[in-house]
Amino acid sequence: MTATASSTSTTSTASTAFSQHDHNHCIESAITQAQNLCKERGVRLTRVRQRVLELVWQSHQPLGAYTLLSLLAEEGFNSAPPTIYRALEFLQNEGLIHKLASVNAYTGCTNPGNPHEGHFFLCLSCNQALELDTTTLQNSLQNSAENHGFAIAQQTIEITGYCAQCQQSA
Amino acid sequence: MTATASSTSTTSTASTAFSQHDHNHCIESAITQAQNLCKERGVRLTRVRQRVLELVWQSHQPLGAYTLLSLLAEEGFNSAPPTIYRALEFLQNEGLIHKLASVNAYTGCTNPGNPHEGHFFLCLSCNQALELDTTTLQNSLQNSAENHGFAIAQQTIEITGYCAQCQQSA
DNA sequence: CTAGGCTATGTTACATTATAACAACCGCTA
DNA sequence: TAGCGGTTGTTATAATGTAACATAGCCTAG
Repeated sequence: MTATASSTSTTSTASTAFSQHDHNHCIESAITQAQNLCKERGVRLTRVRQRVLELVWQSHQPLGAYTLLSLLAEEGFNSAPPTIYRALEFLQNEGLIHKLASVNAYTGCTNPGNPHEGHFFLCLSCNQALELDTTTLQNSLQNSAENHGFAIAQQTIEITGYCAQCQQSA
Repeated sequence: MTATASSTSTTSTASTAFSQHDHNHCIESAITQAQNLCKERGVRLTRVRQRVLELVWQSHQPLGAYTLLSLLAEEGFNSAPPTIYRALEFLQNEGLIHKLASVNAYTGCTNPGNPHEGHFFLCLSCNQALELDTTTLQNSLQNSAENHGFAIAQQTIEITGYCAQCQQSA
C-alpha cells in the first residue's frame, strides 16, 4: 500500500510534496482544523469521515477511492463502495479534500476554511501532488473568463510533469 | 442523443461554443486539416478514426466514449469498447481532440497542428465547451512552475461555470 | 507479384470507478 | 422516550476503461 510511508518514521521529518518537513505535524493540524471547521458549521466529522481524512493526509500521494476503501476495510470498517464515496463526498463538500479528476484520486486540502479551488502540480515520477496558491494564475483566469462573459463556478487545474527532486535523480 | 443537433440544420448557422456561426464549416475544415496533418506525419486517419473525429466535432457538447461508441454502432461499426478507446487514443496522440477529465468526455481540438494543451470553460447549463487560447494563463503557469522547479508535461485546465448566453436566459 | 512484417481491427473477458435504492441504526431534542 | 433527520449498512448495478490474443489489411523488399 502507498499510505504507510509516514508510519515508518513516526516522529522525524519525512519527504513529501516536493520538500522536507515533519509530515505528522501536517496531519495533526489538518485534523484539528477539520474538527474545528465541522464544529463551527454544525456538521458531523464522524469516525469514518475523520479516518478517511487522516488516510488521505498520511499518504504522500493522492489516493484512489478503492485504495482508501481497502485501507478502511483493514481497520474493520465497512468495505462496500458507498462507504468511501459518501465520506469523500462529505469531505469535498466541506472543502477538506480535493479530487484530482485527471487521475481519479483524492488529496488533502492544504487550506480549508479558506474556500478555494485546487490548483495542482502532479509529479509523474513520484506521483506526489503539490497544491498551489497562485493568485496570478487565478487573476489571469478571471480576466479570461470576464472577457468571455463566463461566470466561474469550479476549477480543475492539474498540471503533470516532473518535480525538482525527480529531475535531479534522473 | 446529443450528437444530432447539427444535422437538424445542415446548411445554416447553428449555436455552438457560446456563439453563432456555421458549424458545418468548422467540421469540414477540422476534417481537412486532420487529413493533411495525418498525411504529413505518415499516420493513417482510417475510417473509424475519421468518423469519430467527425462525430466529436458535430456535437455541440463534449461526448463520452460510450456515447460515441453507440453512435458508431448505429452506423454499422464494431461496437466493442476497444474500438472507440483506440480511436480516441489515436486522435488524442495526434492532438486532434482533447479529453476533459473532469467530465470524462471528449471534444475536438480547435487548433491542431499547433501542439498545445487544452484550456476549457465548461458551461454547466448548456454543457458546451469553449477552448481557450490563453497565453497569459500559460505564462503565469509557467512562472509558477519555474518557481517550484517543476517541469510541465501536460495540463488539465477545466473551468466550469455559466456562459454568457445561459446567464442571460436565467 | 507475393512473402512477410507492421499496423489496425475484431473479440472476449475483465478491471476500475461510481451510483441507485432501500433498510437499519443512531443521536438529538421536543 | 418517541420520533425525526442524518448517517451507515447492504445489495445490486451502472459507467468508464484495459488486457490479451486472434484476425485482417496495407505496404514494401525481394
